[in-house]
Amino acid sequence: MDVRTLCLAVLSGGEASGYEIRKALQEAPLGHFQDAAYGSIYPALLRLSNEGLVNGTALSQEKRPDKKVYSLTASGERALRQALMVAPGPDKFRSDFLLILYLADQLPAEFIIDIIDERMTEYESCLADMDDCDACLEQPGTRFVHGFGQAWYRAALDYLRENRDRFAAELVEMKRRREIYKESPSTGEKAAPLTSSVLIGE
Amino acid sequence: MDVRTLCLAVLSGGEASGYEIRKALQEAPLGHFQDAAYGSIYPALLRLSNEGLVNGTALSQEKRPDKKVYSLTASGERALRQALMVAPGPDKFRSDFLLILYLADQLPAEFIIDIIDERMTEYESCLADMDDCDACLEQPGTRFVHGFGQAWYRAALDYLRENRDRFAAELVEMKRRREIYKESPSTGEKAAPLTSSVLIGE
DNA sequence: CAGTCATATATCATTCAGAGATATGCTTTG
DNA sequence: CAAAGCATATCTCTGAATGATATATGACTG
Repeated sequence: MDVRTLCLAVLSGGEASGYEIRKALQEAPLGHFQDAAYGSIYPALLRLSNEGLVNGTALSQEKRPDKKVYSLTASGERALRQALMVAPGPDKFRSDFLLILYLADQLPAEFIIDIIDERMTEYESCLADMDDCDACLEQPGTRFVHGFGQAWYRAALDYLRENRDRFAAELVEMKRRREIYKESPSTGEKAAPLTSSVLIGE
Repeated sequence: MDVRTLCLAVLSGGEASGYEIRKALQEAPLGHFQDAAYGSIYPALLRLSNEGLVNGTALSQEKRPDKKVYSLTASGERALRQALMVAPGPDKFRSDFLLILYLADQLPAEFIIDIIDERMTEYESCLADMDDCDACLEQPGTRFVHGFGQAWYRAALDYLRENRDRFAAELVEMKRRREIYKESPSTGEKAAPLTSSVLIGE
């Protein structure tokens, strides 16, 4: 979703400054499936303001830097609804973690186990945080999305827990076999790459 | 992961052209958690070639446009290992689908149900495709990642199946209550926004 | 008392995704 | 049989987005 629509979406929950919009898009629950950087938010708010979709008012604060608080206009609400009423494209999921695991046989087994354990800890604390999120349960929509996230993280954690040990054993076993293969130079050739042509079928 | 490393990762599975790298990053299994566009791949390959991390050889084909086939060099293999041997950052997940559901009470209930049903169908066919992927089971790494993806999609599908009807009922109920609220102008004021200040706590 | 963190806005370089230009052969459809 | 669309193949361009940086202030910490 483009940053302008994201700003409108956050503002539909109440007025906010650019800084607060960024925070809302980083923290739970929105932060789990959307994000935007300052470099996108501030220009987006300026443009939205010029187009009359939001109202911005400067607010001078004591003990804090001044801020510009934006709020949705009627036409902003319409624009938001219009942007949301389109069949959503596929979810985008990017994981360096899975890329590393995918190529695990080219890397030290200890490193692989380490990052799996680390990831399990992260999922655990993430699930713990989600249990505490009361605000997520107020409306049907937030409740549904919250439950979806919990099911999602829970499944990932369970999979890692249930398969970690077997995977580790397989990796060590594979390394061992490769060592043996190297030590018997009967073929006279360099060991064929074990990651043959799985990815690219010619 | 930056596009240059992605190219190296694909090439570690065998030589490939820019077009084939793009395909590998779109199709299963890599496509489920990584992606890159032509606009990034071709410049990346040029730079990798200049740096000596890959070798490119023009290959004129019969019955097809010419292609440039790239293969990893020894220093390219080293660079790949080095790039992968860093603790991976958090996964990035972006979902317009969940954003729409999150703001579901601002949208027509039928639309919401439609996109949920659509998404369930997509997950089903995706899971069916994954069952057929034999190449994914060859090495420990690919097998582990494949199983992870299956668990992930399975959990999402199950959640949608189990909660769809209740969510639909809640949305309709909420709409009904809001209608009643509108029809009794006893307060004399405009209905307070139902999405109060959940997102941004002042 | 220096250093770091949180609040707050804004800009800038780089990077990237998506779309399109270009060319060709194969397959499907009218 | 012809037209249309699809798969192969490379590459460029544009607009959008990220990540880093600049600037300013007060609060907290070692």
